[in-house]
Amino acid sequence: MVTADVVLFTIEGQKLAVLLIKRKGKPFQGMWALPGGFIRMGEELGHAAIRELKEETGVGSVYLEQLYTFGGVKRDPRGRIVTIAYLALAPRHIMRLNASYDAVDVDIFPIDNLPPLAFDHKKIIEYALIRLRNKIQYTNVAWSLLPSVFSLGEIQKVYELIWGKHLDKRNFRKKIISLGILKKVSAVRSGLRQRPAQLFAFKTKKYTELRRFF
Amino acid sequence: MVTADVVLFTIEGQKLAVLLIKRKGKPFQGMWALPGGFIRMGEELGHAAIRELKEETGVGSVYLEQLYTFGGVKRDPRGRIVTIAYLALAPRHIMRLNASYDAVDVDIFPIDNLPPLAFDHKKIIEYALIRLRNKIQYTNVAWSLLPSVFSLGEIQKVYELIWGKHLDKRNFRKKIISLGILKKVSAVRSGLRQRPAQLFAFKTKKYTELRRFF
DNA sequence: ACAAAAGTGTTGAGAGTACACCCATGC
DNA sequence: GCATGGGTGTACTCTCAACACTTTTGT
Repeated sequence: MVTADVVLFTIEGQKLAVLLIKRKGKPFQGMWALPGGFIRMGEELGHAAIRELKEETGVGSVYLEQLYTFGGVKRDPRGRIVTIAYLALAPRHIMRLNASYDAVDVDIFPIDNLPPLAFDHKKIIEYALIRLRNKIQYTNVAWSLLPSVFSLGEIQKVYELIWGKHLDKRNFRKKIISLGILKKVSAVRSGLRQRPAQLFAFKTKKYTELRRFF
Repeated sequence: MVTADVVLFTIEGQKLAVLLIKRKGKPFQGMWALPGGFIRMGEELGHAAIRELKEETGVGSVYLEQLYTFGGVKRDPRGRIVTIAYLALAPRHIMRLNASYDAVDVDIFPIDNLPPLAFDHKKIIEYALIRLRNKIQYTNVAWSLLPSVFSLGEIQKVYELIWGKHLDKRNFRKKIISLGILKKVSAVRSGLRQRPAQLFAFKTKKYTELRRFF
């Protein structure tokens, strides 16, 4: 028996947050858990992950990568169930939360304030967070958490939330610009009672790895 | 149906090499493949990998890490079989090759001269190689390929074989020593017709990650 | 005028890279 | 004496980290 579970990170309310569902079925009925389910016959592994996400969020194209396979003999009281965990990233505004047939509720929780979780899902989320913190050092995946245009302040905030620490503004800007993966767009963000910010977009949203990123 | 397959790298004949078995059973009978097999009920995933390795090499304690889970619908002609691939490392001299009940032969092949392989095992080996090349940059796993004492020339050779390129001797020595993970042993390697080499051992063989290694 | 985020350069320290010669031994 | 790998230091470049003030807007 093989399942796919997905750790979908997003940014909400100035926090790094994760999507959870409240389980309708047993075991752990009524408890919060990662979205996931059995892989169907003839279904590609990654497709099962996307299918589960789409049921809960309406979103079908997000950044997705295989994280790790958890197969501890005792992780599921029903018996030996192996789960292939996926890491997903999406900007908050494209999601429409909607409890599907296997959930009574869906919500997004900041990672520093998670409810009690079913199975070994807490461990899976911790593992995903480590992967994310490393991955944004040498790839451009953090773009998956941002809208298509954004200010330098906003992208810096994403890094700060993921690493949980403050970064120097001048050094951050120097580095992110020297990478050559951003382009200015002609618009600025104004209307706030502060100096308008130059907006940027990524030259490409294709996944790229870079030698020593941050 | 879930299997575990193992990519065991070692150094043999001044080459980076991988352990393969010649399959006794169908499908791909008589073809070379990675050692592996079905995970038993109630068996931990990593244990299945070690069990398979032990059958073929007699070696039970080697460096082992989960690599990736391959589940392409068409990867096995018998039907949907998901395999959890493992990366293993061991020094050549501790292995005693011995074809077990599911193999008619066992051998070690240099990675630049592999025979045709069953299933998607070529892809799995390529994936493992990428992981290994990255991993030795920021961890001490390369120690798993060396005997317990070795000269600086020998450890440099391991890095060169894995990366497939020559490294500067002085810079390599400076760095590896500055990491502070090696200790001199009192012995030297002599008896060759050349200047005797100071031998070293690792202070610890415990897996450790280091910020920017090489 | 004030609050709030945007924007901008320099300096010092440490790491990385390139590079060439002598040493100890066995045959 | 020669072949073989062992052993050693310096100079340059580049990257990283620390650090503070002015600008533009809305209220």
